[in-house]
Amino acid sequence: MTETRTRNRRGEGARLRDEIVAGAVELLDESGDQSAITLRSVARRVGIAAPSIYRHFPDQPAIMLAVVRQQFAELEMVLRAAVEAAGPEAWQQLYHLCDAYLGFAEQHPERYRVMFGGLWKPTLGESSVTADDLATLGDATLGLLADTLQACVTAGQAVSTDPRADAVALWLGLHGFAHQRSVSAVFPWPADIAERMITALAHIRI
Amino acid sequence: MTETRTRNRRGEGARLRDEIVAGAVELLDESGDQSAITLRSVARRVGIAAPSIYRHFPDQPAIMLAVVRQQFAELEMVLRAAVEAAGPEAWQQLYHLCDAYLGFAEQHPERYRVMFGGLWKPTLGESSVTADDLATLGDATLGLLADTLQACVTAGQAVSTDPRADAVALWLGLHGFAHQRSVSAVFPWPADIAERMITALAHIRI
DNA sequence: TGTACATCAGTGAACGCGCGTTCACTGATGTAC
DNA sequence: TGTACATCAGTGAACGCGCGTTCACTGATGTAC
Repeated sequence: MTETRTRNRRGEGARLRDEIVAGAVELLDESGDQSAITLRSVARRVGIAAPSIYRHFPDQPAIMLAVVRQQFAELEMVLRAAVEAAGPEAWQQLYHLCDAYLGFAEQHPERYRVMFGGLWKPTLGESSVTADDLATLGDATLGLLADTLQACVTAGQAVSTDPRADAVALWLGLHGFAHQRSVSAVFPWPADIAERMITALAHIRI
Repeated sequence: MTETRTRNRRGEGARLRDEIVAGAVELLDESGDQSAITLRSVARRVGIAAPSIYRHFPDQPAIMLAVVRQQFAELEMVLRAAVEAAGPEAWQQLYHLCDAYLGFAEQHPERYRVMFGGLWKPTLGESSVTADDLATLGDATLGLLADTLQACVTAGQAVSTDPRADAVALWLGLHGFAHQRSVSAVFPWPADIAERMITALAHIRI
């Protein structure tokens, strides 16, 4: 990738932005470590001079934010596809959704850690990234889960006096599993751990 | 803390080791960011020259490992104390234990993130820290939880066909909540979220 | 009791490195006349 | 149709910084004789 690069034509300079984000994700996947995403390392990977990045991002944290945003969009797509690919019953959709969530985290542990690790919070005051940028990131995911669980309750396949709260509890459970697995490969997972957690937290009755 | 420091007497040089770890924890608490713990920043905080650290730690990751080890020991103490302070019923002990776990994470979010964030895995090959050093860190915590849940089952206060697996599921749920709260203050937690998760995952029947 | 000496705790200066960011610039390309 | 020019995409050199680590050292202190 350090090969010769032909510069973008006039008016298409914005393409480089996508290349920068893609390069950052590659570095993350390869190293498993968010600290591998530096402004200079990304520039090297993409094959441009370091200052060229400033045409597209105000500072280094802005690159991280773009990476995380892109990954949340990707996750949302994966989850929507999973719900649509599931059987007609609400409980089937819920299990499919949860499986897809856990699958994403298993396939991309580095990305999952960066998305949910809260790694770049403390720099808030000093960078172009604001608290608002971060606050809403996972909303779509949680919303999808809440809707699907609500459908299960409506269909009489799950019991809940407070589906919204149970959706949060279910997500937190999924997150605990997904996160711990993204961090430690050696943990002694029971084989049915995912189903065990989902059934309990969603109060499935089928 | 940058004041004058009287050097330790002969034979008591090992004291500095504790000061170094304590200084590192202070820096972590104040900054909320593990990257604030550098060899040089710790030396500055403790009031010694940077090279002095090498008498006590082979390299920088070794300081992090010492911090994490100390915090896991601290957590274990807190949890044991909670079980002992609880009422006589097994289910009371379980709720107390879980509350103490969540309380530790809430009071020390930065420490919790460093303990469980898996932040310094990738450096493994290059530092003095080995995989073995990391693998067993949380075992005592999980063991305590498993024993307490088993007691609930034995007492007929929880139902489980596989208490060991349910203990893992319960811990993962607690971890998901503890971790997410350590990362994001703005998340819309339902008020009873902890009890909701514990009751569901431990299959409490009282 | 006095003193030489080994040991121990900690230092000061220096190294090379990669980082984020700035600055003035270059050269291709589309557009207005 | 030809050409001057503004715009755009990207560069090269340089900056100051904090980092981890090395090296040879200093000076206090306990101990052996």
